[in-house]
Amino acid sequence: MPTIVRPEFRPDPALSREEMEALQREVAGAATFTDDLPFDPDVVGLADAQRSLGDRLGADAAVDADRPLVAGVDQAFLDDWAISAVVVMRGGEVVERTYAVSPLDIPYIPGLLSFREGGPILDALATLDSEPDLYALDGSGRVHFREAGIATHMGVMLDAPAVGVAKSLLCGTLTADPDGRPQGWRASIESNGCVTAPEGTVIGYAYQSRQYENNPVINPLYVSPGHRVSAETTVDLVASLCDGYKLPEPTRLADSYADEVKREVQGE
DNA sequence: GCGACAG
DNA sequence: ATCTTGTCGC
Repeated sequence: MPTIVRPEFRPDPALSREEMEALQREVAGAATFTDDLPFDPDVVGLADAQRSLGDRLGADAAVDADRPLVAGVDQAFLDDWAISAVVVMRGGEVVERTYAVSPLDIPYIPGLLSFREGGPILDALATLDSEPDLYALDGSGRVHFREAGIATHMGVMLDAPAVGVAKSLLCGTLTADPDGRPQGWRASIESNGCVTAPEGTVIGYAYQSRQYENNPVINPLYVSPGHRVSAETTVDLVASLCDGYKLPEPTRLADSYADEVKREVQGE
């Protein structure tokens, strides 16, 4: 099971809004937005069996075992309960998946998402056997008013590399219009007046992970560093984790697993 | 005061 | 996030 290296940052719903924001500033202060990965970011993608023959021939057979364990985390909600699912993958294969059902204490407040969902996520991670090398969280990381989105908060608590994958933009300025871009397109997101980072700092990327030739138009993903990873590597990692769908595989599978568990919980 | 706001 | 069927197309 993953070790909580910084338990003092555990989201406490009893804190006042001001105290939550103060804690986020501490979390941001402990975060690292540069590459500090204990693995090769170029080998997180698909398993050998799913790659082209050319790629396989050029690959070192030992590479497979060295691949990082990537954990995708996502949640489904039912009344005041959160169903947090975690799917751990190595290459293109699922290694483990778990979930937890936890009570929700505070409502959703933009900027304070990790205080609503962080505890439930930690509950699910506590049921894990493996120790992921990288976490993909649903939501923002550095693209946050105080540079402490849920990916940063969780990453810092675990002191593990973490990336945030959001479906809409919380704050920051897009350096290009994202509408109708082709698959693979990316553009940086810079900090502006509502983000604590110096104006103009690249705090994330808009990334078009999926696009059809014509309509319907698919919106891009908004990815940002959570902890121990740069904005550039964050997009590269997300790009190699996407496999024909809009979301990274670990996230997509965690998403459907959470829904599956939710249906079971409903029927009881 | 006004606007904007992950899931 | 959630409430929700079928349907058009790669």
